[in-house]
Amino acid sequence: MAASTGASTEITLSSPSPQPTDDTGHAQSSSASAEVPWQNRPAVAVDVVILTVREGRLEVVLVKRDHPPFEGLWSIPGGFVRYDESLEDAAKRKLSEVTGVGDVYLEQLYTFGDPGRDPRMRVITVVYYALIRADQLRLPEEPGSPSYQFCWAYDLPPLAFDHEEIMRYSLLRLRGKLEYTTIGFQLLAHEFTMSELQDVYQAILNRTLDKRNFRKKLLMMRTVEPTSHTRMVGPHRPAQLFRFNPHAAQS
Amino acid sequence: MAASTGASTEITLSSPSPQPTDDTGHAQSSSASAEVPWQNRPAVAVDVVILTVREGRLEVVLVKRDHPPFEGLWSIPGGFVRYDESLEDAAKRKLSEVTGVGDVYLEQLYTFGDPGRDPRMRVITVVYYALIRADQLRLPEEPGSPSYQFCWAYDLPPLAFDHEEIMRYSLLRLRGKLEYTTIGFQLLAHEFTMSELQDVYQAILNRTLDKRNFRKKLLMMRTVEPTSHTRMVGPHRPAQLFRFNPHAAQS
DNA sequence: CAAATAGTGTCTTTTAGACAATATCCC
DNA sequence: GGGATATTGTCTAAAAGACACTATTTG
Repeated sequence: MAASTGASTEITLSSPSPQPTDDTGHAQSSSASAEVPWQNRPAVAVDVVILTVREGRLEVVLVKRDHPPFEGLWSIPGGFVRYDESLEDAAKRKLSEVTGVGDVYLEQLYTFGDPGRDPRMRVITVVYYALIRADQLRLPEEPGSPSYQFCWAYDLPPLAFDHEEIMRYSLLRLRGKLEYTTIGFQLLAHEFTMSELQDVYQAILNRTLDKRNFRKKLLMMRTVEPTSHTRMVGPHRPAQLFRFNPHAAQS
Repeated sequence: MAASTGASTEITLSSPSPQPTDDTGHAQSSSASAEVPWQNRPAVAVDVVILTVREGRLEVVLVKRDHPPFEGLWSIPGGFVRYDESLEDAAKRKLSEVTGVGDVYLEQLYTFGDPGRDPRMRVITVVYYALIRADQLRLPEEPGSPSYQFCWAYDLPPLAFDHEEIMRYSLLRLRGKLEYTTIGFQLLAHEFTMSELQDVYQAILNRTLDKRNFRKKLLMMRTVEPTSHTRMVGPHRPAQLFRFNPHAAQS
């Protein structure tokens, strides 16, 4: 409760960098106000909702809690933000710990910070979500490491903390972005068949789509373009391969 | 740099709430990991982008910085989050300080936290934006209080910190939400004329709209419905008053 | 030729957008 | 009647959605 010991800034209430008093009266910009709470600051974490499409289903990586609170429940992987690390870097670090992959689609979702969301202390968590191709993703399985698991995003077990709310919001955002961005291509290789693309969309939206309308729309929007390759997988007609066209008009 | 003085939590590395070690190995959920950085935690702030429509223009409330860094530049109002206060409550508190109004539309926008965005220390700021009717909004003008000012959102002066980026993103989000939500009604009284509504849309989008198509769309979507009232303001035909219909389908 | 998936076209409905004349009020 | 703003309808183009059959390959 006592005043803190300064730390690595040069906050003073007089020159050379006078700070306006805050908190009761009128404050200036957040990045500038004083009465800096050097102790009793909330902790800042990132959580990363790692999503992939496997076997036609949208799945999320969860980690089992092996201690209280919420021991035994599943939760979204996360960790604290280091002092000198950007939020996105913290999310990438966490992502890399869990998946071994660093260079994937990663987007900030929302920041959850209600007091009491963690019963032990105040934790403000900046949630990111990541999209990774299933073939790039392998979860740690060493003994002693936490147990990770894929779960179908549309039938989740009870989750720890406010992580059910986080998942609801993640899926809402992902479905929304699917309609007016090209986010879906993050879950496919460079070349893909129309069926594979449609499977990704169907997995995310959790409903079937009409094959003809789906192809028509993506081709007319110039979002995808055919390559000169085809692919044979099974005793049936081979499939044309397509690639994403990054210069297409977005909706 | 010295350790802080404990504060109001009960974090230990052993029972009764053992924490998993984090940071190098595999972490559990963010809301649970240890190596709690009791000192050197980033500060957490909220900034509030306060928007209104005045005289047909979308305007934002800015505050002038009267000390370094960025002394003399304008900035978005903000302040630190208290330990026991939700992020939204912190934003409401700041909003109330600046405007005297508490019960308005407020939505979380994005969290900005790059190290170095504030040259003095690590500040992670959760940005909210608020929509307030101009007639509800009066800025403090007492001597000694910071100087606040309305600025046209589409012709801003140079801003402090990363606040120009924050403004760009705010306007992008607001324009986006205008199309698929009823957010625009936050800037009008309970009853309003079509011209008033169109003015709000035009101010936010910063372009003119066709009167006939605008009316047609909002009436067909059942977003607005006529009341039995009219309003006379000038030597010309009186205007029908409409109200927002909260049960309309949200395209 | 059977099985399996790939590929294709039409019609209807809805939505978006361009466009100009009349209505109602006060003075 | 003049000035000012409110109100209204048609036509076209684009997009969304329902719907069923043919094509190509292997074994």
